Amino acid sequence: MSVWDRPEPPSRPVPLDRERIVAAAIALADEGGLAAVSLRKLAARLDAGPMRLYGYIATKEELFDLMVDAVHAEILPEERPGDWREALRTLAHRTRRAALRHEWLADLLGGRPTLGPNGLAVTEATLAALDGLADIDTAMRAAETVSAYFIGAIRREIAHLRAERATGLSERDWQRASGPHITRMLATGRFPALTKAVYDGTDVDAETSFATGLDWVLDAVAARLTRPPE
Amino acid sequence: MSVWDRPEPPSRPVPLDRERIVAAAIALADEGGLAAVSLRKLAARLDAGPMRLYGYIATKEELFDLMVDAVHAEILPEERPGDWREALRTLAHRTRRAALRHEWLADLLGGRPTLGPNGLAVTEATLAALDGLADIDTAMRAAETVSAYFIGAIRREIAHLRAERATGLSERDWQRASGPHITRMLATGRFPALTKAVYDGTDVDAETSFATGLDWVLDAVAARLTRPPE
DNA sequence: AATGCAAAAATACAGTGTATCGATATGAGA
DNA sequence: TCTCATATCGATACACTGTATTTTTGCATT
Repeated sequence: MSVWDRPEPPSRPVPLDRERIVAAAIALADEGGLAAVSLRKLAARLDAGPMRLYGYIATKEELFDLMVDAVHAEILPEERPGDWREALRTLAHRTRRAALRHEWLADLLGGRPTLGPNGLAVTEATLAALDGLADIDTAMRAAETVSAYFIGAIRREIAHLRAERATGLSERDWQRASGPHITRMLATGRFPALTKAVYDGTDVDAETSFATGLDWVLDAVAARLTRPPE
Repeated sequence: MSVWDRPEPPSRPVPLDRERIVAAAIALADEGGLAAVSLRKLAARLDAGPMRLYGYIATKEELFDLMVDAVHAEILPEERPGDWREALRTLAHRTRRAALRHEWLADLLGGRPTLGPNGLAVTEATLAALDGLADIDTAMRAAETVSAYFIGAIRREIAHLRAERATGLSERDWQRASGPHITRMLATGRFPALTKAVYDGTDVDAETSFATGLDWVLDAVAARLTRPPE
């Protein structure tokens, strides 16, 4: 054995911290979905044994929480936008785009309360945007309603997107996308309104549809913000 | 050995079908959450070997789809209610109540397109309620917006409920619920609006909050239904 | 240089979804 | 009624999971 092919010395333990761990976990999830995040694979990426991670995170669920919080840092806009409506719209769209970058986010969104610093900062930004425009209770209701909408909308969109991808790229919405199954179902005549919608509906791109629904919800919120602040 | 303690004869294979399997899976999930649904445990409940299930379902994901579709049968109301608003409200509330009966539903809601017969029937009922009140595209947008709202709202509510349960029953919303962590965070002064909301906000019960947000969204929908049908 | 200690690695365990293969029971044909 | 083919079911197996426990290691201090 020459000096050239001397085996790598056993790599000195790389210093670890939550940030590095979470970043690696996010990378893993981006590549292969949440299911690809196993503590063994994650540790391997960090040149560590699996058990080493337990010095930094207590459980896998906690790791997921940290991942979500890390993405919330991407969601938070750098400068505060003009009016409340713009602020809320921006937050919603940024969340959506984050979910398109990190599809696994859709699996976690709304699944657990977001109590990390960045998650709280997003909530803070939402409530701050509404501050002074209505009493606190109305503001909270508004924040919750808007975020309920975009959590649901994002989950639906990602679910849809995955289904399309799984059945092979299908241009038309999902009639022939989901294969003969759907068409057969519709052919039974038990779903007339749905059938009409599928065949006669214009399919708009996901972003527009998201934005439209969001605008409706924001309109609804606007209608309650007329009351003066307490 | 007397006739009395003769061992049970090897139980003849109980006839199986998807319905029985799904019912057992739902029972299991109701008791211990989605995580408690393993093919081994499920098979054991049905006096069968694990592999036997694969004659009826292709994969565990498919089992989950079937479970969701079965619950959609509970969601579908028996008689069609009066106007569109009542119809949509009823569907939302029935979905919520189903999720309170079957908390695991919150984990699955919106996670995959609902293409089963009962899921389709629910979509059909939604669209049918809007039929004739607007053009198809508006109706679809309305249906999607409303269901996005309640999917998100239900997920948040269940997540919140679980968090409360985990930290021990805490009456006050989540300030001291999440233990010292939250209070410490709020004490940093980095979240003034949030702090005010937590301390000065009235905490309303979950059902009311769900209903209120839903009404806002329904108002927004109503504002778009003025246009005559195509 | 020896010793104590903290940190990391190895091992272990109980469980998972699912592929493969061997036994077995059932129905058909002779 | 007996034999054989076939479909069904169970057992076994595999690669992996999250995590508890035990063993080894390397470093700092005496």
